[in-house]
Amino acid sequence: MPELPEVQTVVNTLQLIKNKDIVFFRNYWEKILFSKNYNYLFQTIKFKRILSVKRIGKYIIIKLNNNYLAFHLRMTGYLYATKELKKNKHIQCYFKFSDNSYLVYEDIRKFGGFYYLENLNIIKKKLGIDPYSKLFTFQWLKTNLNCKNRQMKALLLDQKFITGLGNIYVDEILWKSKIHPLKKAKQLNQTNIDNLFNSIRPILDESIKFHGTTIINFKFDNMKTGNYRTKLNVYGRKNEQCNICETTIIKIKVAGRGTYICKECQP
DNA sequence: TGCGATGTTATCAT
DNA sequence: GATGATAACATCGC
Repeated sequence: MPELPEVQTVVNTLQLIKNKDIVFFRNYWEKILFSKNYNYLFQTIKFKRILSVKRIGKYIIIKLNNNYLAFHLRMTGYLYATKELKKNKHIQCYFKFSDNSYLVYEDIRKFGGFYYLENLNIIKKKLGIDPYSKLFTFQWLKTNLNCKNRQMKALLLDQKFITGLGNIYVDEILWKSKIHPLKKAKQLNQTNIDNLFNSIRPILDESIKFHGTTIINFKFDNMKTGNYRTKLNVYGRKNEQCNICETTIIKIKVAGRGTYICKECQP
């Protein structure tokens, strides 16, 4: 579920684990550790202190002294801090702190997990520009769209291009920009690019304000859910009316993903 | 009951 | 490089 606004929401609520000391790590599912260095993890995790919690792309970066935990929630990951460990069959691992509180990772589909790293090179290598980066400008967007002969939907989903967007926000952004998802990047005109640039951050901003979008599973901070769902204009609104022109919204398949569009607004 | 779909990404084939 | 299929897994709805 989690795209940039959801990950940012989780990061915001996890600030309270700063300065806590890890005393114990327990895992229930081997593949939870992407970096596959369990021995090193078990040997060194004890007495690591949490220095900061930040977001890079859709990764939650927890900085420890001399190390990083880089979590990715994939489809159904749920990372939260809690005072008591409640039994749940979807708990994949947890960290216990010296004050007897916990950082717990649940994941229904078990696609998510984390890296235990000495630096963030392998994470950064996977990712393109962040929409909130100072380098993300209209000119950057224009230059990098002009040279790409890819479908807009596939391009915006590509984390190596712009990082943080996923299926929900790409559909919302393309709708607001009045761009058809199958349109090729290099074929966009000035107005298209203008609209696109002026849609991306405002949509993400607004969603972060509402704590992200919960369709089914997204949760943060002890079972809270995101409220941006009520603000969605196309995603999940098949057979409903477009909020601008009242045309019926249809669902098609683009880049292998369910895609919602208004045929009238997105020629 | 069975099948397709679900917010993600890595990998492999073409 | 781009594109498409597949796999990782559990659940839900038609």
